[in-house]
Amino acid sequence: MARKKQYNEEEVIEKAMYLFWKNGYENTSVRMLEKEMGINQFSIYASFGSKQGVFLESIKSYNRKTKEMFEKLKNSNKGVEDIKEFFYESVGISGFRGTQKGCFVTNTYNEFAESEDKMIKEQIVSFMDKLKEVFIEKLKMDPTKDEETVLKQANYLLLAKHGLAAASRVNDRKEIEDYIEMIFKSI
Amino acid sequence: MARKKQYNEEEVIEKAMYLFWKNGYENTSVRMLEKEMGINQFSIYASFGSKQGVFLESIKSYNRKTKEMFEKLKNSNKGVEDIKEFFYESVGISGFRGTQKGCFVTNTYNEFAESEDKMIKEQIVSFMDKLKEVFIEKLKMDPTKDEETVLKQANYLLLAKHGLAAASRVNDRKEIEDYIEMIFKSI
DNA sequence: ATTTAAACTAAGCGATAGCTTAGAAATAAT
DNA sequence: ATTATTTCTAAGCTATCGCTTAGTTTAAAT
Repeated sequence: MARKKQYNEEEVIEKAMYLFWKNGYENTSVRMLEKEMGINQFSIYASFGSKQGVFLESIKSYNRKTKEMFEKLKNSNKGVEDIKEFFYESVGISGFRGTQKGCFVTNTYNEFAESEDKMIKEQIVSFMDKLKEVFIEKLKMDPTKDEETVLKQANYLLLAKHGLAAASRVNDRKEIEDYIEMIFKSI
Repeated sequence: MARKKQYNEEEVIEKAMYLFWKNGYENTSVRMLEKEMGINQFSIYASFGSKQGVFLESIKSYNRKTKEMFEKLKNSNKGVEDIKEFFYESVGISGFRGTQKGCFVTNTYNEFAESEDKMIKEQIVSFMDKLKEVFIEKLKMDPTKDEETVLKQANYLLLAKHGLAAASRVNDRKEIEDYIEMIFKSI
C-alpha cells in the first residue's frame, strides 16, 4: 500500500497543547507549531485541517490530562473539602511542565471571551459547565445548604477560579494558598 | 507658520481606548484604529509614535475616566463597605458605552500576563498596586484586623476582581451581584 | 500674495499570518 | 522489483500586520 505516518497524532497534539498553553492561541503561529510538534505544515493540515483544528484537539488533550483529576474529584465524598483539594491540585498541575502558566481552560476562556469562534467557545463552556455541575454536587452534600445557596456558591467558586488562574501566573505559592483559604472561608 | 491639527488628541485617544477595551490589543489593528479615531495612519503615528503608543495613552485615558471613582473610593471612610461599593460601580462602568466588556485593566492584565511588553505591564501593575494600597487602607480601618489579615484580604480582593471582570463579560446582573456578596462574606 | 512648515492623503514597504500545492521520497502490497 | 498510495519537503500563495514615505493641501506668518 503506502507509507505510514511517521508521527503519532496524540503525541504531537500534546506538544501543541503545551505550546498553546504557554503562549495562547493568537500568539502561537503555525510555524511555531511546526517546530514544537516536529512535523511540517503539510502534515499539520493533513491531520488536523487548520490551526483551529489543532487547537480544538489540544483542548481535548488537556481534557484527557485533567480527566484523572476530575474523576478523583467526582468519586470522592468529602464535599467542599474535595473542591478545595481540587483547587490546590489545579495550581499544582499548572507547573508540571515548567513553562505553562495558569489554567489552560481559564486562559482560553479569557482569550476567547470576546471572540466569535463558536467551536472553541463551546469546548470551554462545556468544560466549565461540567466543573460547575461537580461543584453543585459537592455542595449539596451539606444538608444545611438550600438549593439557592448551593447555586450561588457554585457560581462563586467558578468565578473565584479565574482569580486563581491569574494568581498562579504571577503570584508566589504562599499568596496563592492564602487566596484559596480565603475563598473557602465564605463557603 | 503652518496648519493646525484637525483633531484633538485626547478625544481620539478616548475613541481608541473604547476600541481596545472592546477587542483587546492584538485584535485591534491600526486600520481599525484609523476608522474609529477618524484620523489616518500618518496622523496616528505622528501623534503617538506606534500602536503601543496609542495603547499606552489609552490606558492613561482609562485612568482619567476611572480617577473620579478612585478618588471617591479614597476619600470615603466606610472601610470595607467602600470596597464593596467600588466593586458594584466597577461592574456598572463596564456597560457605560455598551460594547465594552469587563474591566479594561483586568482584560489587559490577562492579555499581557505572558507578554514581554514592559511598558504596558508597568502601567497595569502600577494600576493594580495603587488599587491594592487603597484596599489595605480600607481594611486597616477595622482595628480588629491584624497586619497579616489585612494583607491576605487585600490580596484576596485583588484576585477576586479577576473573577468579577470575567463575570461582567458573560454573566447576568444577578449572578454578578451574588458573586460580589459572596466575596465580602469572608471579609 | 507669497512663503513655509506642519497636517494630510494614499500608496506601498517588508514581515509574517494561515494555508496550499507540486513534486520527491518512502513503504506496504503485489 | 514494480506498483500504488501516502507522507513529506520546500516553495509560494494571498491577506493582513505595523509602519513609512512621497507628494499634496492647508493655513499661520511674513
